[in-house]
Amino acid sequence: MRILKRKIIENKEIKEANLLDSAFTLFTEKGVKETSVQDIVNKAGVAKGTFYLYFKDKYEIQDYLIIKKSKQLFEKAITSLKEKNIQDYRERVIFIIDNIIDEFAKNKLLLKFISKNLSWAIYSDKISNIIDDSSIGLVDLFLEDIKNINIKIDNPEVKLFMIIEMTSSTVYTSITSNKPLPIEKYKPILYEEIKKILS
Amino acid sequence: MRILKRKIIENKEIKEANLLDSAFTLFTEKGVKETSVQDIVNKAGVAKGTFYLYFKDKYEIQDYLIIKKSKQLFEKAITSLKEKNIQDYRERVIFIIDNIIDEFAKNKLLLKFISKNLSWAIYSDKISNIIDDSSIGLVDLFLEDIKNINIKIDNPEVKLFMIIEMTSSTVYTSITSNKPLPIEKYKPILYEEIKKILS
Amino acid sequence: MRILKRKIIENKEIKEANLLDSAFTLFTEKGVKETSVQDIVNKAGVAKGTFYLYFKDKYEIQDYLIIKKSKQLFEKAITSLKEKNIQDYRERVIFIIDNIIDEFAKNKLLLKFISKNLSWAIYSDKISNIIDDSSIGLVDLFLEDIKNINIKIDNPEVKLFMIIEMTSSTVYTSITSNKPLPIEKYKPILYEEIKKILS
Amino acid sequence: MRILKRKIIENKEIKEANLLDSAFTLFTEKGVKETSVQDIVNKAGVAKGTFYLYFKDKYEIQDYLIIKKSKQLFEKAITSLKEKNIQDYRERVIFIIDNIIDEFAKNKLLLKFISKNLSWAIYSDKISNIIDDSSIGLVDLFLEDIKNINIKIDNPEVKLFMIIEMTSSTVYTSITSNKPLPIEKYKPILYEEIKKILS
DNA sequence: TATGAATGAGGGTTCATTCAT
DNA sequence: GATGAATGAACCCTCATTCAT
Repeated sequence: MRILKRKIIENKEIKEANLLDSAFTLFTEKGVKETSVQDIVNKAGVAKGTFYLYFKDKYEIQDYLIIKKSKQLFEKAITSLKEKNIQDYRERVIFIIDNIIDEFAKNKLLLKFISKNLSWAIYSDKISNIIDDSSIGLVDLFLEDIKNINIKIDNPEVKLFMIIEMTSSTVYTSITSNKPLPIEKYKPILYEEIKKILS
Repeated sequence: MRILKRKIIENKEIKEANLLDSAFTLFTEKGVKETSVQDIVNKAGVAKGTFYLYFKDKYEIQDYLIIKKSKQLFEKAITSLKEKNIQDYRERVIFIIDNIIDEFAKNKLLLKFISKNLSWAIYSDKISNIIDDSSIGLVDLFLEDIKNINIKIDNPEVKLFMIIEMTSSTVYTSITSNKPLPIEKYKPILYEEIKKILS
Repeated sequence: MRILKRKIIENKEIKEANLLDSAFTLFTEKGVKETSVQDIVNKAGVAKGTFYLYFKDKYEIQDYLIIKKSKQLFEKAITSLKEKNIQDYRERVIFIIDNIIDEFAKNKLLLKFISKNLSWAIYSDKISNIIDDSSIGLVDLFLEDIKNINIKIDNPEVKLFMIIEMTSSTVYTSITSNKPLPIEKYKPILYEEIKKILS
Repeated sequence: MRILKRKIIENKEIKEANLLDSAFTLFTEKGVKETSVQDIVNKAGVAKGTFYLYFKDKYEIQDYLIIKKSKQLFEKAITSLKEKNIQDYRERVIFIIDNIIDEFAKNKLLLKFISKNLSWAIYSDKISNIIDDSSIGLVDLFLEDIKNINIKIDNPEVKLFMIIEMTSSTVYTSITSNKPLPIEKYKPILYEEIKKILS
């Protein structure tokens, strides 16, 4: 009996994951507005009504996905960071940002889907509700770094927020339209300014 | 005859202005997506078909409005600047930004409508097509300022772009949700960083 | 469960028949062009969107109806033919035509709706797709008749086509405007010519 | 003064001819339904309102054109006939029909525009109202031929009507879709039947 | 749970026609 | 006569959401 229930629960999770995957593929391929609920359920192989058993509407699934994908990006970057042995806290921040920019440069569809909402994803209150989360994010990592050094930085959280906003909006334009500079030329300028902010 | 024609042309301009005003009011009150062409023409007191004599679709009127309103903001700020006698080029940039932020703080609906598209409005190629423009913008003003001083700045255009992006995205969050700080507390920190970038 | 499903399917068929009936009534009463999809769904008592679950557009329902009604006409005539004992293949063709002409004379709205498309309905490739059909049509009946007699006719199919076209276009004018003669006076002349063609 | 008035009248005629030419070109290029009044006036280089000074609506101009073009076809064929010296009245009818079929085969757009309305154009009461006409048509020519020979034909007008209807509907299908036979193979069969009808 | 038929408001757009100029 | 801006009904169609099964 308990096994049957577990199966049902697993089945539910599979269906939900299925819907999320389908939605993500379609959102990045054709855009959120251009993707209908019908498209999503077709791809997922479930009935239209089923969608509404799992999500309130199309935008709930979008929010969920933005947060999930953003988190994955940071997690991957932080994992890479731990393999290196970078001491300087500024270099550590830049390493993570560089890592994520490279990911975006490789996957422009992901960039288009997330970028404009990156900081929202990081700071959203929804994050805890939606995703069962135990991993450390960029913000916590940075604040801990700051605590561990002697240099005093005013308003470290605000500074980090500024860095994230500036980075995500300018990098978006740089990657998608090479303006004001192509990403590889823009990077050194960006990192220079980040260092200034963190000094 | 010529007078009659003039009347017709004036009439057309009045109607166009009417549609733009109505659209702007509705866009800021309920959002672009939630506003239908029907809503706009109802408010403007014209027939639905008339809308399509002036604009291709809802999004053309949106673009037009974003650019127009952005331009007005900068013009007002630049006019104010000219009344003061600020010499330092960094202070001049900050004066303009401060001016615009205050405007946004007073008019949050305008902020919501424009902010996310501010840099697009500034750099859009559409600007010249849509709006008959003879006035100077922030970019030109800044570049001229730079030319007139001896200090050499690397990539001034890129720096300005970074400032605009960082400002508009962080200020948006600050004004609409007081995060990471309320706008009055955030301002000095922001201006400090802008000065660093311009040094 | 199976019974429930059957109910749904029956329900669907009722709704489709409902839409077809409503469309047919409106098409014959006011004409196809003057009938809107809105009119059809109003009469059928379903929502607009429902229409598009069953038909691609107004013209698909029109095609469907023309073929369906034409087929019914021929079927009825052929059924009558079988009750008689007419041996001569020419008389058999004329019997069917006469039968259909009488039907048209009684129902001028049907005539207006179908007549101009009668041969299209007979020869259309769509016939097999749209209507699940096992009954024999005029063409097959005639060709079989021809096979069963010794007299050799050149190009029997072409001759039949000529008869159908000549009949439907002249009968249309005769019934709707009594030109060049009222239908009862025209019939003998027409049948005389048909016999000549078939000899 | 009188000269000025004539100029105005000529101007009107030029404008009307202009509208007719434009409409005919568009009707045959894209079809009547697909041609808007706007299209016609654009091509004619006049204002939309001007159209309604000359024609009640799009369908009046269509009727006018069908009749005009049909008349031209018959006139041309009859002129050709007069250059030959064909004595047999049946051959004379067939000569004219052959002439017109060839014209249609060369100009399929014209065929599509006229064919379905050929007999309407011949017998329409509108003909005298719309077109100032002094020339002889097929009907009159044929009836005169009949009078001049000794052989008695029953209902000659009816027979001619049948020939025209049968010809125009079958030829249309033959030329546009090679069914039931390509036009060159179909012609001899058709002419054989016409001869039978006229005997 | 899961289904998918049904809904119906709303989308953008076209266009014949009118009428003030 | 000539204009063309304005009208607004009608067009077809989409789609998020509901609900009986």
